Amino acid sequence: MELMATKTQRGERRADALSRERIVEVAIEILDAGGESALTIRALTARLVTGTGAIYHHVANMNELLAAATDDVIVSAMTNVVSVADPREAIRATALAVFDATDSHPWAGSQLSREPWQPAFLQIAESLGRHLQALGVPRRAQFDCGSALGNYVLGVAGQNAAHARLHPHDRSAVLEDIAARWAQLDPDKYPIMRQVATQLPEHDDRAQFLVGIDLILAGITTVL
Amino acid sequence: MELMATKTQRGERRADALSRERIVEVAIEILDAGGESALTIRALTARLVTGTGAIYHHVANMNELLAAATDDVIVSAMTNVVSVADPREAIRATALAVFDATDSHPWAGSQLSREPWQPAFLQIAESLGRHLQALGVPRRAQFDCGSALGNYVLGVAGQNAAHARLHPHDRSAVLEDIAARWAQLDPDKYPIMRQVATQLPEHDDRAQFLVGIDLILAGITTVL
DNA sequence: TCCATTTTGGAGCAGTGCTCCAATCGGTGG
DNA sequence: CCACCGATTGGAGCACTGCTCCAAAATGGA
Repeated sequence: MELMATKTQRGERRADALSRERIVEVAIEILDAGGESALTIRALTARLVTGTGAIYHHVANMNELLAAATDDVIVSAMTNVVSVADPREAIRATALAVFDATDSHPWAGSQLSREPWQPAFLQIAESLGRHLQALGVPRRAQFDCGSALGNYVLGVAGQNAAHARLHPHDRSAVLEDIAARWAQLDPDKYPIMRQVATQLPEHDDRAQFLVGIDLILAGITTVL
Repeated sequence: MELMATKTQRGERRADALSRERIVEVAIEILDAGGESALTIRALTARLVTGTGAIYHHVANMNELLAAATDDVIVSAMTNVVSVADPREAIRATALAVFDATDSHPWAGSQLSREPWQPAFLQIAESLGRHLQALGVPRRAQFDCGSALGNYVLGVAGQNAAHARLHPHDRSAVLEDIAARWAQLDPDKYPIMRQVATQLPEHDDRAQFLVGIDLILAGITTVL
């Protein structure tokens, strides 16, 4: 019986053996299903059937795990970007890849804007910088232009995360919700927000994000 | 003795009586001194000499307290903005006020990008929108332009918070730290980040932030 | 003076990240 | 075949968190 158990156990172990990759994998599943607050070591130990010690043997701490998960998601999103010749189009594509990634994995957006020196952001910044160079931005201005683009992207990524925190699985509900709040503001103090509230429900986050990118690109063109 | 105690206590109570304002006030002190992680209800009960129940009688929960503290800091920063006629200059001034506020109170930057529907952000957005209108941006484009500016500002605010988290009280150390990390990157994978690393130590966050604003403003001008 | 209401302080609960350690496993040298 | 030893595992337990609940005290009006 022990031998059999060992045998079958081995077989199973092979399938879902504990490893850094496996842990990051189910961490992403948990995060996608329940958001940042759902990822606890207890939840991990329950999902993989094990104890806390086993997990901490493969992963230093919660922060590192979150960073690894974010890296995973972002890197895979970036590698799927089809390379185009036009630098402007390449920047749009890169930015959109980040947008889409942080839209379907809002926790990644949160982490991204929280610890921007980690590999995930490096990849993004390097890509943006490369295309800026190709665009002909003078060396002296590359840093400033890259910073502007990067900060904008990070800002929107954080926004996506905030929206998801408000309404975990209903994207359009977020806009309706915010529109309803803004519509009830004091007309004297917030005339513009009230006006914007009427445009909110029928607006497209993703398209607006791209408009912002184009705005910055237009600005960059003026300093060429 | 009881009477005396009551009397003196009354006098003292007047000075540091428990109230929502007083709680928010010391919350800000704690946040400024030790960052977001330092603000715990235990720390509050210790600082004001009281219990947890007393605090929760004035404040709904931790999130609301954080929001109130952020609101306080941002509103006071915004009201100190001197009004200028030129819309561009006004936008710069508003953005700079937010930058400076989230630079000296990084926790506010974090909260700002985390829950952007709260009064603090409304104030910012309304101000930016007003000046965009004054700039002559057509009604149809106001939302998009405001969104671009707002997201950029929120992105930088979050960045300020991240930097402070890395080195709580030494701003220049952050840049040196990040520069050191980037300098050790693989030259083949991250040529641009390595090049940027050399510019990092001698660069000015604040000035670069303004360049970003000007870049977006330049872009907006092209759609006028 | 009495009483209803507001305000207070703190014990206690459920949950968190993480450390620590005894038990077990798996491959290697004798 | 065994004995060993490092790598791996599971979980008890600690220090900490936000928050609830309630008995006590202070306050103010009739």
